[in-house]
Amino acid sequence: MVAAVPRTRIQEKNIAAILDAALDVFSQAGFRGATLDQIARAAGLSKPNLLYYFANKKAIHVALLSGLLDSWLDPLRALDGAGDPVDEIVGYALRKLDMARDLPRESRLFANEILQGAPRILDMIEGPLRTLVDEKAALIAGWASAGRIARVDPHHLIFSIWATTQHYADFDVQVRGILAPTGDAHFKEAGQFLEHLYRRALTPA
Amino acid sequence: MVAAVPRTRIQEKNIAAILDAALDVFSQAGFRGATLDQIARAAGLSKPNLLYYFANKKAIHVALLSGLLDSWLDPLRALDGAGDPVDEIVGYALRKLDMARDLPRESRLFANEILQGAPRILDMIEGPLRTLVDEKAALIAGWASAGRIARVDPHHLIFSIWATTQHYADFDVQVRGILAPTGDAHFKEAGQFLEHLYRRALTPA
DNA sequence: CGTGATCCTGACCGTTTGGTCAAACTCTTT
DNA sequence: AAAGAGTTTGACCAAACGGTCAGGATCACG
Repeated sequence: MVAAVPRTRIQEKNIAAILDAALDVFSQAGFRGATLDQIARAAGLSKPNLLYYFANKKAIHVALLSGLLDSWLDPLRALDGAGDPVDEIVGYALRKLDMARDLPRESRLFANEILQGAPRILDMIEGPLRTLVDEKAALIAGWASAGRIARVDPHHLIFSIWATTQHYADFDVQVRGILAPTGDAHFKEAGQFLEHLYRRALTPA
Repeated sequence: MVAAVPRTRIQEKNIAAILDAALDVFSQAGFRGATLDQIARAAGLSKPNLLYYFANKKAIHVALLSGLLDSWLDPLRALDGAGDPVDEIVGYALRKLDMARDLPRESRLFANEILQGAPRILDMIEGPLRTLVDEKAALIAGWASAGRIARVDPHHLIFSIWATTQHYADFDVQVRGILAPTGDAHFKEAGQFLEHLYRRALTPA
């Protein structure tokens, strides 16, 4: 009933199973396309039992989204003023690419949510996300005015990194339909391309 | 009943209204999230009347997708061996960005479809789309071996152009949540950034 | 003007879906 | 072992949904 903070072993186990199952189903079908029966079956529970742990479908979705946004932004938080600016940004892109490879469900969950107009996380976008992005954009802008990287719009640089990396998770079907790769082989090529792209574009003239 | 090729003025008008309404609804809610009532209301028709023109929900979706894929790929088809290679590719990216600005519904319709695993256009992806992409990738590869652009993986270059441009349509809500732009102002900045990005990355060393 | 083709509608139907509920089962604690 | 908290289930419900159908309205055309 509470579902926020598990209090018993059974709750802990079942809530984890539900969230994992829901991540599967929501990321494949979107919120509207997912059904409670699907999630319950994937979690190995009956539908009423699932609704014993979460008040309703929306609550599961919200729990997933808010729990995930944090970890999703970790690589951006790690962008630091310490190292070489170009290496920092290239490294960020490559870390995001690793996430697209290793956590495609999470990427697709967010993509679905944003596509539908982000009804459940718009406040997070306009709040914490925007704050973090503005902060890192200022860092990048500083590098640019110091001549340590090329003069580029920091916000659009960040957008382009998000777009190019998440593309490999969100549009996986298309990428595979065109490249017909075996397994994850194409992620290595993608990494080399992105390294070239951002290193070349950012290295000061 | 036929719906493929309109034969009367009324058919022409109503089918156009249905497809336009369906583009609205499908692009906002995805296939599963869209309802026939929504589409019918948006088209100014009753549901049975809508189903007089299209056999079922799927038929509307398919009609939209197959009718759109062609025009969607026009900019890529226009990529030609004639002009300066860097200008050609930069121009392609900017044309795609214009499309993201002017035809966001179409972009989101495809994004939704691909996200759900492209159940209705997978054959088109693995067929005509793949053929076209391979053809243009070969053209770009030729430029690279001739030293007219930097050595980059052509397929991943194309993917990155798709990703960076369609991002502004598909993730519009997020972009606006962070930039809080007035109208389309940010598309100009995005164009300048992308021009820099691809020109720098592709100009031979 | 009449007639056949086309167009449109209200009423209806079966299924799916999110969600409820009372009752039963199980686990922990004393 | 008793009791109470915590867990699970089958049966059920109302709403939403995709789709059907018989009949009526309207249009194009000889």
